[in-house]
Amino acid sequence: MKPSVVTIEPSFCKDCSIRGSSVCSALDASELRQFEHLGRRAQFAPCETVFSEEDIATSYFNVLDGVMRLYKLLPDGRRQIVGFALPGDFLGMNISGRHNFSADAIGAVAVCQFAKAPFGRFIEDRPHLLRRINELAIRELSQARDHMVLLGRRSAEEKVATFLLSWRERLIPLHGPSNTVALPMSRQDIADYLGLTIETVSRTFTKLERDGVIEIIHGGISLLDPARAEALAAA
Amino acid sequence: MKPSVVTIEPSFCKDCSIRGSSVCSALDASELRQFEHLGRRAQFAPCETVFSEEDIATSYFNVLDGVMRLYKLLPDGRRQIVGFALPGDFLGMNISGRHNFSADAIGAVAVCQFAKAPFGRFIEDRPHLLRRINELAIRELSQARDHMVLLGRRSAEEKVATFLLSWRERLIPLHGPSNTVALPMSRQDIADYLGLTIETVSRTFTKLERDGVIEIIHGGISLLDPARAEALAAA
DNA sequence: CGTAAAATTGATATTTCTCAATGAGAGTGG
DNA sequence: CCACTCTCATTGAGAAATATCAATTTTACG
Repeated sequence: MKPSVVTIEPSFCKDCSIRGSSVCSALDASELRQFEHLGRRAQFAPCETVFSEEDIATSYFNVLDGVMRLYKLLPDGRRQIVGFALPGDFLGMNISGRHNFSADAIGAVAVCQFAKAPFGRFIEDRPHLLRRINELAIRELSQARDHMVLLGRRSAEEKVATFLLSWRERLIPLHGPSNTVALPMSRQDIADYLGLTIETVSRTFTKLERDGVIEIIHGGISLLDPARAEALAAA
Repeated sequence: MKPSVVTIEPSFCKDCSIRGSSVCSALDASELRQFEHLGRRAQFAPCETVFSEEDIATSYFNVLDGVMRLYKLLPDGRRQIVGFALPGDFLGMNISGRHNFSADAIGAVAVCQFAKAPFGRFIEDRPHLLRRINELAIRELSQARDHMVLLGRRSAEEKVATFLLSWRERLIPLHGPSNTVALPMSRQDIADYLGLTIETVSRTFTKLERDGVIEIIHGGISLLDPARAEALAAA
């Protein structure tokens, strides 16, 4: 793995794939042209770290392409993945001046990176942008609370079924609705997201397949019986 | 339990105990006088529900006094407490227009309640207030992520030790620093917060007491060996 | 093709849960 | 004031879920 923070030649917000989502959706055409000068594109290679917990947060990031894992480590190495970031997700909000989790590229990732200070100045007199950022924070908070319920109160099978369904849901804006669900993250990542071990995740996948709920395919799963999966997830 | 949403005679923000915290800290004296007319005080009896998940969110709440449990229920009744609210905490932010968790008073609770629409208009042209609200949301998000790590990756003993220490920390602004930690919530509440059963919480308390880390006292615990508790929590 | 990493499977251990009984404290009515 | 009762907390014994350890198998990659 080479150090590969490659800056791509500046491109245009108006052509950006995530223009309609993320923070950018709050900006009108003229603002977008100014905004363009704030961000620079960067690429990250698979498994490369984009930022680490406790690092001074000098940038905000808009994910343009690829998937990232967001995680926290305990001193003894146990890992909890607190979320996966997809195109359109906005990262780097904090109050301490430091990131409160680490972020790795899972596959190749492209981001739009904003230096903290100029971005802060840009927001300053644009309350609609601030409102948009607030909206994103509150949405994440709601997701975080849902995930607490999953981690604290659900069985392994419920966790996996819930994960597969909500991951499918998250992929809809990217790939359209489909019962074929791509899983770019490893089994270990899934385990660390669900508060399980890799073995339990693997066994649960196998069980769901035996029961005809899913089919395990290369790089993901196929949802054979969505209704049954929903039932397992709801319980 | 009588229906007891008692509206207290309007009082003054300048005399308010939480004036310096919560959202109010963003307001100057003149704004505070206007703000005064937006909120009305309300009291809730022990165990009374302040709002329920999926209710239309018509108000924001500033906790003035008392402790609330914030929780989500699964269809089969399993409960996950997603947080406890203390004086200064601000509740009711959402994007769907509905609350995404339920909130009960644990003991008697006093709140300052703001109707959604006028509060929204008040924020409209006060970006510094919006910034403050954003700050609170981001702080909560960070706490939520910490709690995910606890729920997903820590043992029962670590969970309890971590809870006691962080609860002590939260009480400092209210009671000052102390090794005597009041626990107004029930063991069941603690269990539902930590993703454990009441029996496991009880056993863990007893173990910590046997080990000389804490002493169980009426309505709380006394932290006898903070250093050992920290060690258990960190691991 | 050969090697390394990732995923699966099996056997066993451990933690935490479940079910059941007991104990302690708070409030009530005789 | 004291027994009574209710709720909450604690304790114990056994069961269940998930983790751990170890061995294959499969997949990815040079």
